[in-house]
Amino acid sequence: MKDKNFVKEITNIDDDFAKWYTDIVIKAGLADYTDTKGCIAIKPYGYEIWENIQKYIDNEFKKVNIKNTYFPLLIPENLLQKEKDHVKGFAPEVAWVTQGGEEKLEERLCIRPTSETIISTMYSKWLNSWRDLPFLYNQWCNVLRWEKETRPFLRSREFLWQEGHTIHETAKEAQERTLQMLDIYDDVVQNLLAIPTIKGIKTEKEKFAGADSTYTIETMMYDGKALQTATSHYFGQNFSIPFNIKFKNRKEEEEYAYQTSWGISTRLIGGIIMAHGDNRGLKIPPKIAPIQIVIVPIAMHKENVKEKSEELYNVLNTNYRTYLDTRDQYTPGYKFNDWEMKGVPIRIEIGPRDIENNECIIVRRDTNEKIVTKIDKIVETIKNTLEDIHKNMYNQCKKRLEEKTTTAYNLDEFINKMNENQGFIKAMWCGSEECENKIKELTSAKSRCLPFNQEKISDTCVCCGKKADKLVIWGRQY
RNA sequence: CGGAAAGUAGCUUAACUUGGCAGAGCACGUGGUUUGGGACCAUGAGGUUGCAGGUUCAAAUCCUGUCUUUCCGACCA
Repeated sequence: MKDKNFVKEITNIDDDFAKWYTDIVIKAGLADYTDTKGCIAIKPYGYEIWENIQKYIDNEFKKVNIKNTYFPLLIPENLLQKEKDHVKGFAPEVAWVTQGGEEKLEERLCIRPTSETIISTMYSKWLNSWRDLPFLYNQWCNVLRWEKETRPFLRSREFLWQEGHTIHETAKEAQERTLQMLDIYDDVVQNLLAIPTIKGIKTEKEKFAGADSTYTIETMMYDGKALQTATSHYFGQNFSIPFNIKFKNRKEEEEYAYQTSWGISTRLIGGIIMAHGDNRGLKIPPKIAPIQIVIVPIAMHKENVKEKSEELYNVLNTNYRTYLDTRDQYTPGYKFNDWEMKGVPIRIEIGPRDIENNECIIVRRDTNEKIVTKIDKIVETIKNTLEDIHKNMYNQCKKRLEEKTTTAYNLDEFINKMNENQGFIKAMWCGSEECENKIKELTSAKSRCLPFNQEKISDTCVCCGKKADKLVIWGRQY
């Protein structure tokens, strides 16, 4: 009897995590495959999650003076060529427009994989004096990267994101901004998505193409693999020199501006699925859930069930995103399973028995716990329960992160632990790219970051045994 | 881009080996009975078997090509 029916619809999470993931995306109604290879259609239920994330972040940006802008989808080829590392990094996955109507173009146009180049060009046009600085601009848009292998939300060719681009008078100011934006992302991931994070800086090998330094928010998914949820880059003058973004400084000299960029994408939705989901389906963190509370009336035609559930709906919907499921063609049992798969944090059951006692039943998606509640106490109970669900979801992930993070002191130990635990490994690193490459070859794990929270767990590199003073978090990644 | 597998109704699939009217379950429409963990009865609709070509009297079935999806690697957010 148990779970038989779930298995029928969703692959077991421990049998085949990848299949489970795509099952959830489709069956929970987040997105669907389209006739355009590698590109998904995001359905209302999925898009609403994105909108809720967007609303929150956009508001956070505005608090720190970021303005929204919009730049072209198409970028002339010569702009892309200006920063060497950048073009090298992105060239393999850029799509080109070569023809307009019947006419072949003299210069190819690239469909933006990211907008540093076109934005830098405009910045160079707009900047004259130190008095103009800083430029603190963001855009919400789509980008295209010609991925070979694609997965909904995690790696689609076209995806939605925001990309912030700032230029500053001094290196210090730009660096501070890079970290300030990273902190905003950290807050979003922890306090909105209920996923614990590791903040850190990428190694030279892993940093963004063209960046001076790349900072990252790393998270761990159900299967122990890493997902980079956000990045923030400090460019120094790497783009401002080739793109000629210069200004007259306070000493009346020409100086190139100091630049940053930072972004999060719809990949976060993939992160939510993989960080929180279980065999019943999706679990959406309360703060971004399109539906926070679903009310399922039982035996709707009886007595005054319909009226009472409508009353309840009206009370709750003023403060929470609430849905009253009056669908007549489904039994309550069907609806319970349906909403659990869709990950709604709280379900309220209300039927004749409850109404008689002036009660209803609150069911938590995270624990499946049923709480009998007096109807006049409902608002307070809901408030506390939603807060508790967020905390509990966060703690569940935190527990996993801690359990699946181990330490290694030599290469054999590293390999064994990576194969056994499928999680993160904390280990000292000498700083050489050869060691990163070797570890990757042997374990397919990469350096996630040098965490801000550095500890000295030994004096020697886990790979080569030479002197090492950097702690690195390693893991396999999405 | 390398390795593997799969495409038949919205979904899961049968028929393919050995060529001969493409069948079922779920989902869906309609009418009714139901409703506290995936209800039931009746009835109805739904197919260019991924696409293109070839072999054949005849192709879902055999052959060739192609596209797509999934999985494992490499690459990336």
